[in-house]
Amino acid sequence: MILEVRADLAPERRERMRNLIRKAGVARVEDLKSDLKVSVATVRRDLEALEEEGRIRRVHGGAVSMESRLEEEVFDDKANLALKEKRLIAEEAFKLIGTGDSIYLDGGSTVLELARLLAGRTDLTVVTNSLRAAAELAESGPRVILTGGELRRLSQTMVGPLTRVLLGQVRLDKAFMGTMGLSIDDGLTTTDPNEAFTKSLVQEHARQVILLADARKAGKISFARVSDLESVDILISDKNFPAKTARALRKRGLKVRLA
Amino acid sequence: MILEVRADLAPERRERMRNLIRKAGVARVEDLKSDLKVSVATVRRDLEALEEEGRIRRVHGGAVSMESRLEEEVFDDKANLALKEKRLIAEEAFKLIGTGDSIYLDGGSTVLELARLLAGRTDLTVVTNSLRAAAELAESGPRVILTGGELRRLSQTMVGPLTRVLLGQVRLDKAFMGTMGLSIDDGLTTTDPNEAFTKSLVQEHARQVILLADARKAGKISFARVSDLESVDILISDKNFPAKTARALRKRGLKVRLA
DNA sequence: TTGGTTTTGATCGTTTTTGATCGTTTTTGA
DNA sequence: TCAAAAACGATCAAAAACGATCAAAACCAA
Repeated sequence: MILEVRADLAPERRERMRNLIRKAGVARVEDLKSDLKVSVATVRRDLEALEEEGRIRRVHGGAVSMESRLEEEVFDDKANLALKEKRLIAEEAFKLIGTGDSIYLDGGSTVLELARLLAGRTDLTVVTNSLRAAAELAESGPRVILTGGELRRLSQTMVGPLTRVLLGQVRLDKAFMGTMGLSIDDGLTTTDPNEAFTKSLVQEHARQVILLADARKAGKISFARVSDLESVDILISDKNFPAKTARALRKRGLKVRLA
Repeated sequence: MILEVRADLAPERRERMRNLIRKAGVARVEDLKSDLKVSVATVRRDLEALEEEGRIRRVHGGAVSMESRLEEEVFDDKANLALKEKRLIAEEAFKLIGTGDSIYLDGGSTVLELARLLAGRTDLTVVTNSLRAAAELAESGPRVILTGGELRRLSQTMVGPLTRVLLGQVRLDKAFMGTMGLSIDDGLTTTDPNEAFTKSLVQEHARQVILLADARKAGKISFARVSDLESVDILISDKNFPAKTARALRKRGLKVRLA
């Protein structure tokens, strides 16, 4: 029997296996076999060990991770709806960030795309109320400060009056905000009053407020009012944004950029 | 037998070995052999010595560093082997929770097991600084309030002075705490000073402090001091907990339960 | 130098890990 | 519902790693 030179230590290999399963959520035995370059027998033994540790759960054909990830974007249609536009908007927003900036990341899928771009920026301080954004930066990257507050399940954000106290303690150079609705007459609106309260609080604190909103948000009005349009400094949207609305916004002093 | 001129003294070689393992995180015996130009027997003897010093942990085929990953459970499968005990401890702790209680969940894998049991309890309010506990309860279950603060990557918890403000605003019936070390003389200790600060703050605020610690933690002393043993009301551990230590704790007024 | 101690490397029987085989169980799809 | 296919677990043999032991080499003090 010819055994190959062992490439790595058993704990090291299990760690890699663990990460593979955690990142993908699930993994098949055959995939792990070829990824880790070991036999199925070894994969099974490792899976057994990881299950014993409670990190995964074995299922026929492979294993699923027990280490819950905050983000389940895969099944989230809303996030994928205008993904391309959101990426472009995020990239445009990224350009505004300077070295050493202290920035705020709001909840919402567009801002989440921006968070993904920040994984390598160790020079920044990121304040956020979004668990998903935090999860995105949890491995490495900028200094992350979470606002605290009550967890709102739908948006996976921390909201409410408890947030206020912490926000008073930090400096925010730039706040990158999302929104549900953007209307000339009604300003920024969102679904939940607590969420709205937190957003408005942030906008008061930040030196510069940058709104990331794809074109579909234009003209929409949601339930809870966040703020006037005047409290926004820069709006970043995509090419589909209605020109008429853009003009009206510029007239009110907002800078509008269409990525 | 021909031995080469010894290139370096034994302590110097061990120092180099230590650094090699620390830098890579892991190292194979064969690699160390060729790197240090000594026989495998010597490598093994050195590894044995370094393990005795607690700097590394030997595994089949090589060794894993214990230094940069400071005894935390990142690479440490041995610590997580106690999953069964942790589950039992968590179940015991679960019994202490009354209807409508407002409880605090600390970081750490044992407390995380408790969090998993709370998914159905919509009557509770859970305050936590642990992102993993929050993720566990993110789908459904109790009202969740996060403390906020700076994200500590290794433990995935929010720590530091910013936490203080929010803790002052909530009532905590019971705080379920984890720990790295539990010693009669040195009390509760953990690796990170910020983490220790947050823990002690919580313990001051909570009406009742319940410590969840598997037997492994008994007698261990870590870097940063959290509090005296006296600030703990109830300790829940497993059957392997040293009887002598349990007696000493009871003498000091703690209730000790072994699941 | 010399004699004694410590350190090192080689040898060898034992243990651990790994991969292949094979009968059994589970899943899939007609 | 039944049969083929896939996945599984148990078992065994090969290979690598291990620990104990012993002798040679290096070291050290007189």
